[in-house]
Amino acid sequence: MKIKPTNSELEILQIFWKKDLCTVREVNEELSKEKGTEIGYTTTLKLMQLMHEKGLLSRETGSRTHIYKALVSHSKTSQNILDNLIDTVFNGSATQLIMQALSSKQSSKEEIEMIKKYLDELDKK
Amino acid sequence: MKIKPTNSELEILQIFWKKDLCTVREVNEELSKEKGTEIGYTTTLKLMQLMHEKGLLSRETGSRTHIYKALVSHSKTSQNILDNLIDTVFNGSATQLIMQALSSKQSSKEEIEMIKKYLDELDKK
DNA sequence: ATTGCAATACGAAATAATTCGTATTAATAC
DNA sequence: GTATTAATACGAATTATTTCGTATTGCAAT
Repeated sequence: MKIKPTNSELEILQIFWKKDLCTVREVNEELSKEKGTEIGYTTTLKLMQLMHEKGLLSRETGSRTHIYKALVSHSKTSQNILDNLIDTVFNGSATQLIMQALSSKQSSKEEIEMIKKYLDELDKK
Repeated sequence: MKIKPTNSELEILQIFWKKDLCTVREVNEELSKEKGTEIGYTTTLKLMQLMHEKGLLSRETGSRTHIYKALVSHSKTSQNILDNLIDTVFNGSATQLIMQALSSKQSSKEEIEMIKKYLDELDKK
């Protein structure tokens, strides 16, 4: 089973990865804030209902106001996206992707150090 | 100007990044081969025409059989995709993306070495 | 010249993704 | 208990993407 959220779905998942439990209204407000423009409440509602049907979100219907929760983790999801990207754009080479990512955003010294440490860890295994 | 090719467009660009100049037929055959299933010739044709209109491909119409060429580079395009991904999924942190990419695909020792070298280069500047 | 093949142009169907309006219903406040 | 508010359900319009069929035309072989 491969998870392939659409763009809008990703935007919503983002919010859950920061907040865990959300109502439709909360998500809608957060979305509007981030996009800078007002989004129809029912637009968000519909999206979240679809995501629930697809198994991306769980839903607690005990009270009138439903509470949603992400059923897919950030790491699993982003890994899938990366795998797909590596496959379709970087010729199957994660290394290529990494070097490309490094080349643009000039990372700070601290970040580079952090990555180096991480690589050393990997090396040991 | 931001380049945001659709999925199908990316698949086609892939081919150009390996081959530079292509006819519709060549692209169609390559696509079919990679997907494992036969794709209608006119499907590919239409896509390439649209890509031409959008400025993703140039077209040489001197002879009856048109010759196409990518107008967007692999590095520019993949950079855009990565930037977007970093923004929407990795909270703006390239480092986070890189570490995630490292964590899954266990890279070979050679690859890790290559990345380390690359980091050292960056460090010097 | 005529036929047949292979190419392009173009419209439009099929599918997927996004957005929103209206109806209904539950909870709350008076 | 009635009115108001805020929530869900659901259908459907809109937009974007993908796919393909048909018409037309140029070229080459006969």
